[in-house]
Amino acid sequence: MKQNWTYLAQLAANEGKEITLKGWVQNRRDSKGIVFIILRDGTGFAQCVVLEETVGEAMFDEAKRLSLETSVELTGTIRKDEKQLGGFEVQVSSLKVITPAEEYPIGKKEHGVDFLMDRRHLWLRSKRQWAIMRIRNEIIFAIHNFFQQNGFVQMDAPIFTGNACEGTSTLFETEFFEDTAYLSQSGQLYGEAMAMAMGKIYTFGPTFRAEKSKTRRHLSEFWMIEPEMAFYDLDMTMDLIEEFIRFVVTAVLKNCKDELAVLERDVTKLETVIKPFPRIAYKDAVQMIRGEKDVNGMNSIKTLEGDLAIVKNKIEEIKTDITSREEKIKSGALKKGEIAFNEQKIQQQKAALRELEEEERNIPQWLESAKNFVPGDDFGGSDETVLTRLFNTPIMVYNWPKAIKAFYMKEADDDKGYVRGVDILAPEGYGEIVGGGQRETDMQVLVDAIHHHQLPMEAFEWYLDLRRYGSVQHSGFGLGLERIICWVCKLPHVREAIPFPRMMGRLLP
RNA sequence: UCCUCAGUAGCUCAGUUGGUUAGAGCAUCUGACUGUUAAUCAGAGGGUCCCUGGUUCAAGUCCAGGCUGGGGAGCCA
Repeated sequence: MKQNWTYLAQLAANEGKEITLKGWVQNRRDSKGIVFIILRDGTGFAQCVVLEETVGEAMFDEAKRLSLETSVELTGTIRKDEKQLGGFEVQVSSLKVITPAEEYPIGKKEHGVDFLMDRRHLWLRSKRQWAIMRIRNEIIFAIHNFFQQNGFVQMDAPIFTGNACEGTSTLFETEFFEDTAYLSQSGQLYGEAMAMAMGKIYTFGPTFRAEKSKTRRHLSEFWMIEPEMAFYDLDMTMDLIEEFIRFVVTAVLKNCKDELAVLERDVTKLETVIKPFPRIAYKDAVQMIRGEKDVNGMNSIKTLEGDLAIVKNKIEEIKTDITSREEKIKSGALKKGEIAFNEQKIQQQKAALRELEEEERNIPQWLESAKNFVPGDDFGGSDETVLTRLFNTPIMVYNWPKAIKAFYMKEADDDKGYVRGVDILAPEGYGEIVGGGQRETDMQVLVDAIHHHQLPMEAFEWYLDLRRYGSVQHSGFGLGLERIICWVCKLPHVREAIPFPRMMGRLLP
């Protein structure tokens, strides 16, 4: 392939040289005789400086009138400049418009979620989305790397499935010739079959859930990775999960420094993954949530009460700040610029206030829910937050009550009524990112479980074959890709973790 | 399904107890400025106040119903 231009990612390697770049005008500022173009080409961003005395009047006028998102080709010399994101800027010697852009709908100021979601195809061009999508790519690559390096075989599970494996309420129904088919909500059972053929496998594919959930953690279509390992027990699986998460996060920390900087992610929070992940039995976790058991001198109830006090203080501080700014504006002693500055601050403070007030309403409910947690119940979103608040690494909660977990989970030999499942909970309120465990191997126990869960036996005949022909101990886990992206990037909502989110009321673009 | 908040200019938002011609910043256009980082400064244009009905001399503002969206619960990765 003959390529006659350079990518912005290669600026450092070409310092001092004259190169040609192709890209889009992300932003433009001008002053007399000088125009600054922020060029984006997908690999990075760079400020390109156009001087009238260098390029001449005609080309300068064209540069001055460039509309946002116009595609351009320009030639210039690379110069070091510590102030820039990549550390370099380009002194432009000539510039050519490829195609001018109409007035670009996404402005430089803040926008509402609905407006941006309607323009997701353009929103993806913005710096923040660029950073997220690059980190998504890095995570996907790291996941494949990890499994490939460890002898796993990638497999694709079917997306059309003929049976609803864990109840029909959360499945999308569709036509499959004369039959009804459901869109896959998990490839696990197929993964188990493949593990009996290949030893260690992992699936990597889309998953569909028809839950009518409207929260920051849910998508109708998301990507899931489901490894399955023959001969593994729960402890080996927990070792593997820990190593896996450490590998993925470390890869992002190493290869996505610019992206994390764009997101203003506090990387020290991610660096803690090098520490061992605490492994907590469900029974102990319940005591921690209820405040009956301290963790490293921290008590869940007291910590939460402390958090509430902090939130209340912050609310008061912000209210005082807003009032004093409003009074300053009313007093008439400020210049126009100062008024604009204060009004902008007030808007920011009000947005912060809305979030804090939401927390102020939530925390007392979390406290109630934590104090009154009934042993045997599944964790709610707030219980996960309460528990993970006591740690600064991901934690693993294992041995869950049998009643709340899927039929294929293996009961613990030394802990009747509890199954060898594990949930990995991410810190900073992100909750469950991985769920897995050891599978039941005994034919009869499995048949009884299928009856007990009132599932259609005929749909599981093929699955029971896996126990008929050389059944072995095996385990696996499932990882929600967008959830881990969310945590690594510290996103407020999963919808930013996938290029084109599909969720209730959102099918376009 | 339930709880809760919101819908005003292209965008983000103000709009006091119901009261004259509905405002600001950004964006757009015109002009100024040779180092800007969401540049700044001066000026101009830009409105179906989500929809329907009601109360009233008078509704962006109050009431009822609906639509759309945000956040949360349940459910889940």
